[in-house]
Amino acid sequence: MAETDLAGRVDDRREQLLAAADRVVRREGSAAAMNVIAAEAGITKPILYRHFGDKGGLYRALAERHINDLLLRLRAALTTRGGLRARTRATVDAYLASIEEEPQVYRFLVERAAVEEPGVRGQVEGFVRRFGEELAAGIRSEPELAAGPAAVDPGRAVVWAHAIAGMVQAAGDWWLDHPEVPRQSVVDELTALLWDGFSGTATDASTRQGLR
Amino acid sequence: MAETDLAGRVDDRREQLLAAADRVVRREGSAAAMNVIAAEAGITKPILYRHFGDKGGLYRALAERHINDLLLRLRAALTTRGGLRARTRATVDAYLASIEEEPQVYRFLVERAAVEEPGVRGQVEGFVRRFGEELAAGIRSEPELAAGPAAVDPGRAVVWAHAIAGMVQAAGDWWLDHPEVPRQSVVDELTALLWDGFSGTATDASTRQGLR
DNA sequence: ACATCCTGTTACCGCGGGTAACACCATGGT
DNA sequence: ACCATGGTGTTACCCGCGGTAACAGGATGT
Repeated sequence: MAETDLAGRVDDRREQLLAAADRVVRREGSAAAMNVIAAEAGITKPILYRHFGDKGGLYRALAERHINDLLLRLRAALTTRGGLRARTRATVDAYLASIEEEPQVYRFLVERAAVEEPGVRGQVEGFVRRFGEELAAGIRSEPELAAGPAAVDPGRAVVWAHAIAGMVQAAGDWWLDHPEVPRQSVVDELTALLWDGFSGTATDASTRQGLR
Repeated sequence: MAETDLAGRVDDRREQLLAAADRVVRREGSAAAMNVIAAEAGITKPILYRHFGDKGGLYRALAERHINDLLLRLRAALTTRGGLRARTRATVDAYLASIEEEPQVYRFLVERAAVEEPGVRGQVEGFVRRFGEELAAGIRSEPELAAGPAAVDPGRAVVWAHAIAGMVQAAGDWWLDHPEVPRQSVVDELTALLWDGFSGTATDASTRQGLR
């Protein structure tokens, strides 16, 4: 009981500090200094360091929270009722909607993922990587892809998953700089590409002169 | 004549400094300090700053050179003789081969692209973005996609281009951490995804129960 | 009363980006 | 011969930021 109280208080504190960091990051971008974050929380640096160890720790905690929020939305979209194509479309749309709602947070995630710890290999687990792992799980448990005699190869699943994660991320990143393009159309193009690939367009368009 | 001499000498100097920076970056990663780069070139900091303005300038110049090398290889692959599928495959392979040969350089490009200037919007022109622009030009001038009655929409072309750029980049990034996977198979998977998309697998695998 | 543990502070270190000020040496015009 | 110009090069410094040491209450339990 006392333990839960204590843990509760500590977690409240962490949450409160993270909230301050979040405000600063939204306001000033991912280059926010620990100084400023501490001031925003009404305290000074050492307290931040006591709670999060170092700047990486704070940023990791903050990123973790936002990534989890995002993954929740993506999971929800991945498991909606409907055919695979509809779920694909819903997932892409959920991703783009998320980054549209909070572009600052998205920027933070992407920029942090690249820098984090340039030396540590295999431990980085950046943002897109997490997204990819999630998709891999989704693909593996996808009835329309994982079942049947020509089931998708496990190796294929993981490569595809990370490829798709990067594809959606890059397209979304580009889209944030081109707000004149409606989200719907980006979603449509991406879904079309994921579903039919080039062959859907190429074979429609030109004569089948020795393709494949 | 005197001008060309002068320009030639200045460019030599720049090249020489960039070469030093390149060595350091390959040796120590993208977190290399200006101090160290200057020492590697046998000089001190202010000279670097005179030539490149600030650290961003140096890194941008260095990235520019490597990006150009990479784009040359990609352009070559994009324009080889053969069907669209073969060229798609060649381009993906060229990209993966490049990052396999010099992963340090690749890391530098990716990490720099994300950090560069977090404040400047629309000017960033990161590495993947450049790759995407290149692909967009390739797609637009692609006879099997751009010609015919169902020619690929210009908007579709640009979205696809950046999507594909991100897809290949992310898959390559993942692959660098999984060297046990042969390059061939990554290329195969990516080409398959780009060419047929899910429908190639899904419709083969499971019954067509209400897809599309 | 005292030990403990949390919260909080001020003041500092070290590193790295960036700059000021100055010194040297070639060129070349008058 | 003289000095302006413009490049190369230096030392020495500033400052911002990540990170830490040391110290000062103020609760709480025994």
